[in-house]
Amino acid sequence: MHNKTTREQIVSVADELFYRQGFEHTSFADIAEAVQISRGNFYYHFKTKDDILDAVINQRLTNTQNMLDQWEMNGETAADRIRRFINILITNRRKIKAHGCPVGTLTSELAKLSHAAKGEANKLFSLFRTWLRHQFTELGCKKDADDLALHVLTFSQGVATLANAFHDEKFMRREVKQMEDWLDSVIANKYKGR
Amino acid sequence: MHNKTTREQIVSVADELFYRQGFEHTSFADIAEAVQISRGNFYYHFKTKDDILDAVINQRLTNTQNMLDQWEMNGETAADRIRRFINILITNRRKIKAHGCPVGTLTSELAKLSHAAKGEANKLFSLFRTWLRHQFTELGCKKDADDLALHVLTFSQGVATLANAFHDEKFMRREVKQMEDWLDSVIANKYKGR
DNA sequence: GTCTATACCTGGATAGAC
DNA sequence: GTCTATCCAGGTATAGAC
Repeated sequence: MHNKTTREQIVSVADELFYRQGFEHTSFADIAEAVQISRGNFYYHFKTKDDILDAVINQRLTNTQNMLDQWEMNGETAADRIRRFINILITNRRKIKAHGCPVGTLTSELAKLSHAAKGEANKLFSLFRTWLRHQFTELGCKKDADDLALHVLTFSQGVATLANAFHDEKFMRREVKQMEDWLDSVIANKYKGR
Repeated sequence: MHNKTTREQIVSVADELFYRQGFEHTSFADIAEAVQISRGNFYYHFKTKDDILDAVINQRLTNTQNMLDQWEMNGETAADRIRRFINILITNRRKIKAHGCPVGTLTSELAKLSHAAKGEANKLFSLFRTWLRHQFTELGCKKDADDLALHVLTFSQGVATLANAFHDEKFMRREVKQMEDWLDSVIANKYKGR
């Protein structure tokens, strides 16, 4: 059961390396070494490097959707689920300090490369945006649910970028705490006709 | 007076291209074409590509410092100066939508490349951080001036990243407005023993 | 499906003429 | 200070044997 196909291994390793080193900076040689296959063998599984990128993005989309679906079924309140999202920053703090946010850094890089797959990568953002909007709607913030969703994403992107620059865990915890307080105030205010 | 030396032209063009295309993705050929010189001519002015990067970062450090010094002398209040910083997002909205924040995207890229110049690029962040801390101290928020400075940077990085992903100007204006309101509340609260 | 060998190109860097 | 010519490493991609 734990035996992945070669193709799956390539995608999984490429996913990790693209995150840690960036897409352009990761060569076939890097991936081949990590998967322990020869360079030539790639082209049986993928025609081009861009095809690998597409596969990586699709895998991330699937995994993210699954995670969000999972959270949806956990019997928590919408507020708890949003808190859970905010706390990804704490859960993944080591990776984020080392490599930033996987979504934000990928879309930024693809934007600079004017890469065709930028739109696909953006769907990762949209996935979170839609899910968060849904949570805020459920919370009763119907009218500006999308604005609030974007606000949460803004916050998490900002924290990830600065955490990566300064490697400061205290900063991360402080900001997350503030964001939780903000969320509480949003919930409190909705009863006063937000 | 408007005649720049070749070296200055190289740095200035490289600065722009590194911002728009990323450091790694920008080749000597790109710069040479823009400056209208031959590739070989580079090496009279710079020994390596990394040397160009250093020069670009130093130029940005100088320009940024000059800008902040300028703001400092304009006879405004500290609150006005912080507002001015926040509003860079509006002033530079077109570039930010197209290419993100020049500081954030450069440090992210250099982090992924494990590039030696990452520390230098981080100084750009530190410049803003120190300056903002100074403004908040002047405002009377002595104790947590640095936290507040980082909070403002976090906000601006988050907005820049999402603006680049979604190309949404309304979103930018909304977030900037919120940040200004937040700043007002910080100023109001400091009298109640912050 | 996986390998080796290799073609081809781009990009950074050097040498030397002018 | 600027040019042309050239070298070399590394990266993507292909061909074809096993």
